[in-house]
Amino acid sequence: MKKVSISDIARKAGVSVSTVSFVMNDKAVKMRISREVIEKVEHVAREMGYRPNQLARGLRTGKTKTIGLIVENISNAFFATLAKSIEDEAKKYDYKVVYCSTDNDEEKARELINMLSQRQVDGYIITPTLNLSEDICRLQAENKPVVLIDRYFPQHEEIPAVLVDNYEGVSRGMEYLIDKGYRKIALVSIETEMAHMKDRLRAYSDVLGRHGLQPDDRLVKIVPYSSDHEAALKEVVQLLASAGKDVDAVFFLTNYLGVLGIEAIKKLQIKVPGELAVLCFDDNDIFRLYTPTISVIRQPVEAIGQKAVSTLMERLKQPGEEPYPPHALIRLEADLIKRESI
Amino acid sequence: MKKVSISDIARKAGVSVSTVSFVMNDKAVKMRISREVIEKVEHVAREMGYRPNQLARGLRTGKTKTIGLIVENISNAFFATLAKSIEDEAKKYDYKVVYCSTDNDEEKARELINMLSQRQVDGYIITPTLNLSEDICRLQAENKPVVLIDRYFPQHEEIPAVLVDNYEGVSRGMEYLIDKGYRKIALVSIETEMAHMKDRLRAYSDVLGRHGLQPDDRLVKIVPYSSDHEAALKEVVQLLASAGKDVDAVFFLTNYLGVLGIEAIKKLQIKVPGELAVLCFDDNDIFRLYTPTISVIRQPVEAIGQKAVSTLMERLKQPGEEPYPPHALIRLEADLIKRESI
DNA sequence: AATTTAGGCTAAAACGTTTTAGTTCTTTTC
DNA sequence: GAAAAGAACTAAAACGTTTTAGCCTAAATT
Repeated sequence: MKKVSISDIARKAGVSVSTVSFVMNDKAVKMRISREVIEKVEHVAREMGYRPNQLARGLRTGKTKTIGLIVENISNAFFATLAKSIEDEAKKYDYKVVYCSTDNDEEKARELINMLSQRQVDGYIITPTLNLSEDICRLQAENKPVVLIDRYFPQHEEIPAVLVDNYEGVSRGMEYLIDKGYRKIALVSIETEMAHMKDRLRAYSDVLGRHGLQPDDRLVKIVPYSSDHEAALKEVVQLLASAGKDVDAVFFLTNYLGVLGIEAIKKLQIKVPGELAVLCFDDNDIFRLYTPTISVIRQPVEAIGQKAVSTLMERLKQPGEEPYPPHALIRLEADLIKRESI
Repeated sequence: MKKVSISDIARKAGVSVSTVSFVMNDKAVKMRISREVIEKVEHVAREMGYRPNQLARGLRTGKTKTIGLIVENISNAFFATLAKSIEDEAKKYDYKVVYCSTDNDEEKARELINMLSQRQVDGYIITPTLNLSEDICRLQAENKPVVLIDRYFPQHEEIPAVLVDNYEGVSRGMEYLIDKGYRKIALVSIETEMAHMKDRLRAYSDVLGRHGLQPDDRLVKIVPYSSDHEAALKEVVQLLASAGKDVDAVFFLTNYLGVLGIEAIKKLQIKVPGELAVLCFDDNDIFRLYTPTISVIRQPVEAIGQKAVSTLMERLKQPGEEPYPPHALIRLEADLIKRESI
């Protein structure tokens, strides 16, 4: 059984292809198609189960009503939630989302952009990797709007980005730890050159400094990105081995690192918060349910997704070469969720 | 800056559109295009940054090299992992994946199928909702292959499905609990008419029966699908309130329910496994890290994804109306992961 | 009565590819 | 020396839409 096309309907209804098209696109009235013909066509179309071919439509109109979403890894809770919120929000504008994961690989990211561009998506929401700014600028030059999420390029203020206020979030967490009397605060971050993580790191140092505390290199662990689970775990275990003595608190800078941290703490049988206070950037079911429950700086994931979509939609509506607003960076506030771990 | 098309290249290289097409599709040799022209065209194409328009290509060839993936909810860990494994596997065959979530809503699922069909995906991998079999059969009739995952339609053996052996998995879990001496085993499931959950329930009863134990209705809690977090939690709390007396073990039939269960156990301060043994169908970071660690029946998520893709690819290769193999149901074995909770 | 306007439709081009069937030379073959 | 074969390309149709420009008839206006 073959798909039915607009001309099948035209033939069966005894009208022209154009007429059918007008009816299907609610332009029948404007095009002065008579009531009878409209009804006839609608009836035949329903009867034959007609569904317009979006490829053809997209080819003709240049619009696919699709946005390309590139995240780091769709199987990560943070990105999965973000993706869902973007999918839901896009639906409200009658847009479909095509997702893919970069696995934080620059080359793969480039390939994905290519692939989405070949598929003629109307716009992009991208969690960028390093060195992707050129490719992204090229998209903008082709008049395909892009909104970055979670990360951004500080040297490219013209590329809009929606993200949590990383500096402010970590600052708030640090202030809280210090306020509670902790002084030997360890930090676990992930190796990356990207600005959002640098902002988090900078906040850590700045707050320490502001309180007259010296950042101590031995308290800062940067886990290599490519290390496997076991290796990464080992690093964290090593850092926390002296908990209670040289370390009295630890701040994990991502969701993934926090989970790793819990594993290490469990392994070392560290008492939390007795021997070690724990704080993590990014929430996760596990932090809510672990014993003790883990305090977190929570990103407004849904809000990020929504804002990213609405920003993109605005750009998509812009008829021609309207000038982009210069203040393209949107930072949303993070919440400090106080739980038992500190 | 406009996109460059095949005819831009043709013009610039001083050849015909067909020649360019042949070169771009590696048919140049077969079509006896001279070495010089091939090089010329390739050079111009590279220089102009040509990227074939997949809409046009798809329209012409009828193949989009895209598969549509419909899951229940992409933000759920199980589906997110499954989606990632499908994406990765599809990539090996040079196929792209378009995902969407049904939220377990029949109507939404239908809409999604429609949308994917309009976008001319070549095949589908679907986590079906209830009453979707007709729509799926329609796809098959249109010669669009479908593979179900996680769930299936028992009355439609002709629709291929890849899923864990639910009956066997739950049986294995139950045997383990009974073997360990537990007799008052509670069950928490989610309300649904779908066969995969019925299989799990049936295994529970059958194993009890096989050991001369009477299934006790008061020990079985079926959480309504639509209930919110709080309401669902309340239900589980109520069931487990008598832990240590009327209940000595509990088997959660899904990932989500297990997480809910942990929350209830935490709230009630039940000692696990002292007062209550706990087992869950489906693994999750949380089960590995909670104290005590929770034993699970683990689904082979990656294998399901891979098998689903390879099954689909086989159908996609089939030239015409080859008869479908009748044994379309593929059940993969689940593992019992023994941890501290039992 | 001649022109305009309106009503109700349709023809055909265009979007960017792929692919079939040629076309035009040149070289072999008998 | 005519026919066949080969080499190197190209023209044009087709995929399924949307949309512009028009056609034809009937009614309204001058």
